[in-house]
Amino acid sequence: MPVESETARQPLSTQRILHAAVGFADEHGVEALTMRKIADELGCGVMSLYNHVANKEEMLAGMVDLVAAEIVPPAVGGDWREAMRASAATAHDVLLTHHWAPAEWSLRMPGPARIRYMDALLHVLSEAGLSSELVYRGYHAVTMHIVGFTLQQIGYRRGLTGDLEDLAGAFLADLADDYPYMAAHVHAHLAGDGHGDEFGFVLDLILDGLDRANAGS
Amino acid sequence: MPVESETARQPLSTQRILHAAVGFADEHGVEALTMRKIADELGCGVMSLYNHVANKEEMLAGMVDLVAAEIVPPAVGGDWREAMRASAATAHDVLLTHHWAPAEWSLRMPGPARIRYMDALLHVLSEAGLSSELVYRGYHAVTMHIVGFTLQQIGYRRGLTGDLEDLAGAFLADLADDYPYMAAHVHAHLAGDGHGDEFGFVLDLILDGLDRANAGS
DNA sequence: GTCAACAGACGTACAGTGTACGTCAATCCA
DNA sequence: TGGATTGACGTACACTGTACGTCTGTTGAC
Repeated sequence: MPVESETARQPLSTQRILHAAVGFADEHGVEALTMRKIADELGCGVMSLYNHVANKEEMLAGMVDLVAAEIVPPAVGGDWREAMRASAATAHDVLLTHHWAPAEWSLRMPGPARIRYMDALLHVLSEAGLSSELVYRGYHAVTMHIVGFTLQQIGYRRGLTGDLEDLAGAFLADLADDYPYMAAHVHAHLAGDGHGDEFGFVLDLILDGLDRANAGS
Repeated sequence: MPVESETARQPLSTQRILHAAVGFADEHGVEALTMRKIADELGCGVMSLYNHVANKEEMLAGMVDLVAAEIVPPAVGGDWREAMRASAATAHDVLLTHHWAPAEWSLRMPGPARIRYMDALLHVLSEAGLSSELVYRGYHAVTMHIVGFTLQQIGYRRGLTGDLEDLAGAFLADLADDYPYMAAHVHAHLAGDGHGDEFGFVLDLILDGLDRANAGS
């Protein structure tokens, strides 16, 4: 009986592994991600993964690059600030859904998709008429803002698992006297003040600053 | 012989453990940090650590707060922008020397020292005459810049362990044709262009933007 | 001075991790 | 028809965090 091939087990591949791993990290966080768990998810043995992935570190790098590939790069040719804003917004969305990604992003060498994205950002800034120095600095400012701001947002959210009232209430009761400004800030967070695209607000601060610095020189 | 007490083994304490752990992470990175290695460094058994530290996670939180305690908070009363610049510069220095800290920073709830620092930042911004909304947003922008920018710098440095020429050379040879803007950017990095306090440049972009937004409203 | 209570250092043990290595079936090219 | 190659898999090992129990030095009450 050479049969017995139940549903013709589809073969493993780097892409299939990476997709499974990203899905798992989205759901359970990257600290719970284990080679064995990914193997279970794919219905294969652990060591089979190593035929397509050098090691866990490289797999994580591949996962980050898969996320980078989801980001829509900015369009070249039109209003450069609008293009940057639109692309940054998609990056923000993508990094928020893959909430484990920002922490990995900065600590790893960029993969192909991320390099493609970096090149697109630099392309737009270069075509914007900025001085080469401002392109260089503006690129760092914008990318820093995208991942840094998102990272901060995620950290804030993580602190708020469980009952929001309880946690903030206990905090305020304990520390409001000693740290009044901090307490007011927490209050503002809870009240949802200052909302309305905080991400975009800081981005505009940077983009407008670049524009002004360019005009002033 | 009740003697035999070589140099009267000094007792363990949370502070001693935290200092040893920070020193170890500074030297070998936080991914190499192990309870056993810290115990070895302190000349005690592994489980003795758990008399002073609940678990590894809490130890890492304590380490981050020890780093936060090193940062000089901004002075209240004088020129608020100058105060923020000065404090941000010390924060930048501290986070660069403890190169493992920025990645942990955002993902953890703040400890006492960090709360004290946050309160000081908010205090200065509040006294600066900014609207409460701008205090709220400006605080996020500044803190995001401090840890995000440093994180990016550290990631860039890490990619450059080993021969810098080799790595960048290979990269440029492979990708310069497909990604010319990226290649130019790497060239600028290698040439050291655009230096002269990039960190402060972006910070000023933010601070000036806040000032202008406040005046304009 | 004696003894009970306690705090803290330590060893052992266990479940879980990444992955090196060897085996073996299936597939492909001559 | 064969030999070579690929990829899936099991076993094994060093190493992780930490639960649990033990032992020892110190302290406080009488």
